[in-house]
Amino acid sequence: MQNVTEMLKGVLEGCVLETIKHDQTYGYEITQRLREQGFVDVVEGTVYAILVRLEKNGLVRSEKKPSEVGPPRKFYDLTDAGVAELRAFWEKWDFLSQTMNDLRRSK
Amino acid sequence: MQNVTEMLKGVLEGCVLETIKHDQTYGYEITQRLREQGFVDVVEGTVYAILVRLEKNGLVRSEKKPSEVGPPRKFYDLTDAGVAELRAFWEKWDFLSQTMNDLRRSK
DNA sequence: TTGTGCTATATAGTGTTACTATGTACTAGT
DNA sequence: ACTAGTACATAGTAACACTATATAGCACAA
Repeated sequence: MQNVTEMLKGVLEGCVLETIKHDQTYGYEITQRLREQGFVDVVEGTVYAILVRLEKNGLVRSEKKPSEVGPPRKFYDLTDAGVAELRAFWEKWDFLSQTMNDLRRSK
Repeated sequence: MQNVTEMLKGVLEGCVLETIKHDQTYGYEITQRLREQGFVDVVEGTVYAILVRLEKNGLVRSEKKPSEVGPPRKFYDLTDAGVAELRAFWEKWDFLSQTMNDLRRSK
């Protein structure tokens, strides 16, 4: 699928939150998972920037743990605010989905 | 529905194309229709900016016609490139929809 | 010991987009 | 004159994903 970049705005952040909700994980792995899911063009730099923003906004908290195969990993969890934000995110997504569907099928 | 602004990026342009595809129309009316559809916060300025961009990129063409209730209207039609772009837009949207759905349901 | 490859985090700078705010102008009714 | 509805236009802003680049740990091979 070519260039969906613009459509990802406001969406990718929610995807990262959803991925963290599944289980405690770290930036590099989040990137891999998103790529497996279908967001094949997502790169580390993009995800790290989102994680910094999420932590700054109090939606996630991090914890550094050593790794046996490379440098230490920063594992992330959702905060209560993060859980609420994720719920709000899916509400917005559902609204958008529904509205787009209506538009497409109208007359 | 509160602030879906970021999610509209890359989406609103497609909505404008779709609206024009339905029938030849002009900026002010496009804005009204989008608001009726559910995009209640969309304002004229946003739509005009998109129309300028679309025309500059050769996706629409315009034609000025007098109005009986105000200043002249600029009516828009899709070009062949615009039709192709709209089709590509819906393909991207379907891909995104599907991928988001998968992500949401994958443990 | 040098090099390559994979793992892992970080960030400065860029381009695209929707939004804000504001201005202009035509018509009709009071 | 004044107001309200219609109609177009654009300079400036904020938010976001992306590009490019840097650093660093580990393992294995040349």
